[in-house]
Amino acid sequence: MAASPEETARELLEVTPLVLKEIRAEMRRQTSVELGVPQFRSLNFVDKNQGASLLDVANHLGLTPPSTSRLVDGLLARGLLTRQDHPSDRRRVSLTVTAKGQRILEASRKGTLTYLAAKLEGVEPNDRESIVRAMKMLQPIFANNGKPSGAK
Amino acid sequence: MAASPEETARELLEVTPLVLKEIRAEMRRQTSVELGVPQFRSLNFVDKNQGASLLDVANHLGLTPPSTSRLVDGLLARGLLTRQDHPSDRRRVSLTVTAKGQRILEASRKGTLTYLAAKLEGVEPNDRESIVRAMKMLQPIFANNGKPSGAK
DNA sequence: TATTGTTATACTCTATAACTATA
DNA sequence: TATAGTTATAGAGTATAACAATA
Repeated sequence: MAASPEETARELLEVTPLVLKEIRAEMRRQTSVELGVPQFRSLNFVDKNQGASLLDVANHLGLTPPSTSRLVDGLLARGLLTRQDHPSDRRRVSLTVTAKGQRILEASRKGTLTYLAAKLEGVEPNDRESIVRAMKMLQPIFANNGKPSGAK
Repeated sequence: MAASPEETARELLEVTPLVLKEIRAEMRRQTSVELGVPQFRSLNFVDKNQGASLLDVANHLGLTPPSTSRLVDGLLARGLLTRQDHPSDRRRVSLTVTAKGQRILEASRKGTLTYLAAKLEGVEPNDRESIVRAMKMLQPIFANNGKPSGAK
């Protein structure tokens, strides 16, 4: 069977907010951790890209530089990231995840995955595979190509 | 092939935020319309459930009553909703979408769907069908069961 | 001049706590 | 007492505009 782009779009518009709302709620429910989704994503990106610049993070998340600066401020204030001068270009900033940041990131990831996995346990394995395949198709389509979401 | 609950969870956690970010950005980009995602969802719900109470909306969106009250305030202030006394129970409130609200809702929906559909045009029809099926599996799992997302 | 980042400001989204009014 | 809703307050997330520092 086939589906039109419009029908597919309709489904995404209906279902995606439901899923993200659960993810967000579960992250905030982890009271010992308390990472919001964008905080989690920033931390995760810097963890995999040690020494990333602010604009690297902004581009990855699809946020404007000021928004990203604020986001990073919060993570710095909580001791989850450090911000150092970039060795060769003094305009730039070099971000790294602290040991505490890694602990928190891991705890948040594990808690959220456990919660989601529990909700998916009742789904047939084949159907789970379909979900995985669908996500893998969507990922490159919606991954950030460098422009902040409000770009002209 | 089969996928574990954990792997499925990992994919959802990675991809869902990307999709929702695009939806949100596109909605805000419609400068003549300017509905955020929760505003869109509220308006959409009341449109299909004329006379809904505040708690009906809150339960559907998975928000607390104060959050919903604020959200509705904004839509009232912009003339997209009306709030009247419920005929038989004077504690309750009866929400309806105005003509302007319906116009805005329709414009926002159409714009967002068109945008998403364009992004999905390059996907194989069969793959789109897979995405639709995945969304239909996820929907009941993540649909609101009446509790606000931060419930104890 | 162009790039990197921050500050100032403002708005939406969301929660908890405390309250009012009605049932 | 229980239910429906609002107000007060606070914090995260996001944007645009204006700016400073470096290249």
